[in-house]
Amino acid sequence: MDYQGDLTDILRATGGAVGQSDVPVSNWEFPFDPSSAMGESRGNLFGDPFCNTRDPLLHELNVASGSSYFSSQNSADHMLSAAASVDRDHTGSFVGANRATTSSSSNILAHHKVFEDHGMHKAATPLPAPCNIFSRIQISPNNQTKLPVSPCNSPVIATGSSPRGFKPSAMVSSDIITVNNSKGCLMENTGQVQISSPRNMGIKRRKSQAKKVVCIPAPAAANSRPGGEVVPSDLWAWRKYGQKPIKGSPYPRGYYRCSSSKGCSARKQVERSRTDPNMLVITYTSEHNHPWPTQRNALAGSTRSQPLKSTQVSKNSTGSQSQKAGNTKEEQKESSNETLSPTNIAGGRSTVSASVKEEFDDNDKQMEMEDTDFSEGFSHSYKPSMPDQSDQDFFAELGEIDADPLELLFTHEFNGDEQKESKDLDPFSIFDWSGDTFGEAKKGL
DNA sequence: CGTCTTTGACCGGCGC
DNA sequence: GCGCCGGTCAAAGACG
Repeated sequence: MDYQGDLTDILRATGGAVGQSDVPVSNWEFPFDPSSAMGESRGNLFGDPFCNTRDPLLHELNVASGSSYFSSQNSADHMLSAAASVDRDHTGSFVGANRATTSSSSNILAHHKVFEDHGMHKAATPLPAPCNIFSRIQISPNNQTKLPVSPCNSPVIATGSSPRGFKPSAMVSSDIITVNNSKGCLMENTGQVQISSPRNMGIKRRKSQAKKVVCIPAPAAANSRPGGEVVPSDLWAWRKYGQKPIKGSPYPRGYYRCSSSKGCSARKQVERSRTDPNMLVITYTSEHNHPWPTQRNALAGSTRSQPLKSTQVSKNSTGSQSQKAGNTKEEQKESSNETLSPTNIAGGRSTVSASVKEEFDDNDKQMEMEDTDFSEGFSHSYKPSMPDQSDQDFFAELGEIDADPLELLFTHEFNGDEQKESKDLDPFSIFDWSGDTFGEAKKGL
């Protein structure tokens, strides 16, 4: 398919992604609880089913989860500004605002400068101090709000809920987050995110489903990679089960489901923003009903990306099918991994802006989630492995897992000057996570 | 052997 | 009722 080619190109393309999106957000709540741990606060704040899971991606973005980061004061005004710098700083980004305390935060802070270069700053609206540094987001409960995001590509995460009775598409559209990068580009999330509905489940399923939309710039690093292959991977294993061209968009949408656990219903859709190819829009649906895999993934295919990379060239010249497969695979991998992995976020030469939106078809559900009734669903299941702990603990774990992906990233990035030349295309070898780096880190576990 | 990607077909929702 | 569209299934082939 041609689409693949597009995606691939995009991924490879460097770019600071910038995008603009007009995302109406409704019912945004940012009960900020500085005292609460990052993960916890997230959950509480947004009732984000994913928070508990501590999805790597979310973390990054997040990260803010804390996001919360969106400063509460702003929310009061119906405007939220949040700066989340994904890159190495993602954690740090929140510092100004409501940074959750994390052990890693200190590390991160050191890297702020990264963002400074990004000129962010084309934000149309005045932002709170914290925001100044990173991304800026404006969220208005009503619709049509624009969220200026730091050009830096800092990830911005926003979660919202939509009123009951909204159709998925409607909901989405109503809850829109606009992000624009420093370049002033707006990424439109016109994209209507629709909740995937299994054939059997139909609407019923939709109702209780929560979805999270994440917009991140396509990792520049990935783009810069020579082969465009190495991609950082997140802790979850995703298996692609479909790809469809989307009307109105030149880019196909990929459908992934969690393969870390057989019974896991977590799914995600990855597509490029039709308005800004540099932006990836990832929609998460359902929750993981299992803890993070301690091992990156026992799945055989999880490690394929590496081999493919090396072999891709040869394949391209040879088999049509192989070639096709190779390209797509690469692309797929990248898209999926990029979206989730912190590394990816950091990837864009350092920064990535992302916006995350969580939506509920059913207010009740939302309330349920917000009330911390996590007894159901994966939130609960996660607890054992991801006990509520301070961010520290969390990071500690991450540290083990990722070896501090951030650290790696940072290290690479900042130390990368030297490597830069040699690794022109892959400034951060980190993208090889799927391979050794990641595995090694994991072994520590 | 197990898992992954690819891809055409199928199904259900929605608008006209 | 029909057609469009999006989401998912499942077979085939590939990879480690």
